[in-house]
Amino acid sequence: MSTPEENPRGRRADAVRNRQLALHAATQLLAEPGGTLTVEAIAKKAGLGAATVVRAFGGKEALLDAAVAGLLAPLVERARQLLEQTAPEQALRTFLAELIAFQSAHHAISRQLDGLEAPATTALRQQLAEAMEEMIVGARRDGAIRTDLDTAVLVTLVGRTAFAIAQDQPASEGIVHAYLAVLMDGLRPQ
Amino acid sequence: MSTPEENPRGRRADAVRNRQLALHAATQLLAEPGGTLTVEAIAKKAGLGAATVVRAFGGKEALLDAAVAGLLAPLVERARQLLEQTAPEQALRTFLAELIAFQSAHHAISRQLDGLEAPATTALRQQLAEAMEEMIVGARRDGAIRTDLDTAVLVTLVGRTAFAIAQDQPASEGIVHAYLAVLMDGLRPQ
DNA sequence: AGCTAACTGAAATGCACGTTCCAGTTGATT
DNA sequence: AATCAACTGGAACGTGCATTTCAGTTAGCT
Repeated sequence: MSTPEENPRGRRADAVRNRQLALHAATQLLAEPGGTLTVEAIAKKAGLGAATVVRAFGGKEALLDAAVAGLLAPLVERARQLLEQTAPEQALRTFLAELIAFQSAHHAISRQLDGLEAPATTALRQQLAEAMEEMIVGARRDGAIRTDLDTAVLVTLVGRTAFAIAQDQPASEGIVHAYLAVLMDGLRPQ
Repeated sequence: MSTPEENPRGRRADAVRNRQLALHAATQLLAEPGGTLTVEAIAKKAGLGAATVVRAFGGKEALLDAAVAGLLAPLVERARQLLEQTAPEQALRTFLAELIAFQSAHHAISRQLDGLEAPATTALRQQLAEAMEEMIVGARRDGAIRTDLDTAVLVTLVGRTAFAIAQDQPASEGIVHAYLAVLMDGLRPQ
């Protein structure tokens, strides 16, 4: 449906189907808190042999990269949508809440992305950072955000702390609300 | 010098010495960014065999627990000192800056503490949380902190975000300064 | 000094993985 | 229907790790 290299040419139909089964299984496991993200677990969930799962992507890393990228892409889309439809400050607040909810639901992601060679994921994270930077720049233009702190630093700050809040399992409404309140108030011109 | 169970009785002198060598080596490795925290690496650094290192503590987990606890204890001490000597709000701000510097210097700790059964460390983290709660409660009493958010939630919020900022490697002065500015301003009554 | 239980560390063991092999199966093409 | 390259998955393999074994060493006691 969306990934571009789904059927690179001359691939047999069963191979394509199995590739998607593996991807789907990996994606599901990313959402499970105690999920064992081993190749074997993924294969079992997909109803395939471990070898097939590995081969479909050329390695475990590539599979996880694809799975995470599949999850991240809609998030980037959403950020851009908010940028178009909403005032920057409100967009930032809304997006942060959704970002935390997302990370909280897929908290296995962070652990996996630690030392991973993941081109697709890295690119998407870059895009996410850029969207957040746009929000911050826009909000600052509206006078909603303090000007005594560097934009790039603020992007890092917001990204990292939002991530940290999502580590709370499950991210309770209380902590998310408190975070957004403290952060947004702290970001305002004093 | 400080750990209570250094020489539990009837232990041979070389065993006691080796135990401390292992602990010291593990502590050093905790501060190295790319440090391989394997038993073998610790043993090599200590100039011992791997078996000796493991046996001295009854397992790798216990060794890491002891090493991390040794690092955390002075931090708890410092928090209490600040509570006695400084006004709560200032104590909180100072302590957070030091906490971030500490975590940044020993960022291997977090990774190790993930799924670790670590009684000593857990107890110290609890004490750290209690000290921070005292700071927050005190600052609130002084009218320096908003009252519309639950104290326990604020402790979690502050702890998690401080931790997140320390993940920046190396934690630049810029981000630490921005974090403290945004956080402390956000915490103030609006 | 001599004795012995405590201690040591190189090597063996066990375990959890990801990856690769290969004999068998299956989709596609004629 | 026949052919065969693509594909499959159970089993073998390689790696990186913590832990245990055991023959040798040493601290501490007499």
